[in-house]
Formats: sequence, C-alpha cells, structure tokens
Amino acid sequence: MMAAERRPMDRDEYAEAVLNVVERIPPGRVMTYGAIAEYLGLGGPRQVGTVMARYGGGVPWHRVVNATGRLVPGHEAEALKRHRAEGTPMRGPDRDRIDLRAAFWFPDERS
DNA sequence: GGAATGACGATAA
DNA sequence: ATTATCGCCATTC
Repeated sequence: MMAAERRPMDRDEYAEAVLNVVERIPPGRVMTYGAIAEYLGLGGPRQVGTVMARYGGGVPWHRVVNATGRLVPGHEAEALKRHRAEGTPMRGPDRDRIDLRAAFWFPDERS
C-alpha cells in the first residue's frame, strides 16, 4: 500500500500528519494550507491552519503560506527573515511575498 | 443544537 | 494590485 487510507483520524493523528508533511518541505520551498489538506485528503485549509496555530511551533512553519503567497499573519517579520536566509524565491517590490510559481513544492517531487 | 471562530481560498468590486 | 464578501469545515462557546 502506498497511499494513506483516507478514513477519519483523531485530531491528534491529524495534527501529526500535518506536522509530518510540513517537516518534509525542503528549505527554499513552500506549501500552501490548501495543498497540505489536499495531500492528506482530509479536512481543509482552515483545519490545517488551526493545527499550525496550535502545534506548529516545532516545525518549519514559515514554509507554509496561503494560496496568494502571503506570509503567516502575525509572524511576517520572522518568516521573512528565515526565507531570506534560505533563499526562497520572493516577489513584490519589497520581496516580502512568496513566488509560488517557483517555490511551490508538493511531496514526491523530491527536491 | 445553534452561533461564533479561525496561521484559508476563490471571486467580486 | 488591494480590500471586501462569501463559502468551507472542524472545533469551541
């Protein structure tokens, strides 16, 4: 079996799964909340966001951005700093938003 | 049980 | 390009 069975999991398991995926995002690449939800086949973008808000402290949370390339609300300064440090493709006049076209990553693509 | 909430997303203006 | 609204969906009040 390769694909994870998509049967309902407990909240903690779900959180585990989400964090697990986030940890696999390579430096300089990002994933959107929606993409993570799609990959898991469970919940939605908001559920992923909720998990990150609660348990995201231990993973590279800055590599998770919203679909518009916006950085994490409330932690923009920190996230921006880290992205500059790892050379994530940025956009905008101040290079303060993610260039999704270049930085978007999905599991299996093997950096 | 129903309303409010939220680290979202797509669309309208 | 930016902001405002509405739709989603599980948790929390």
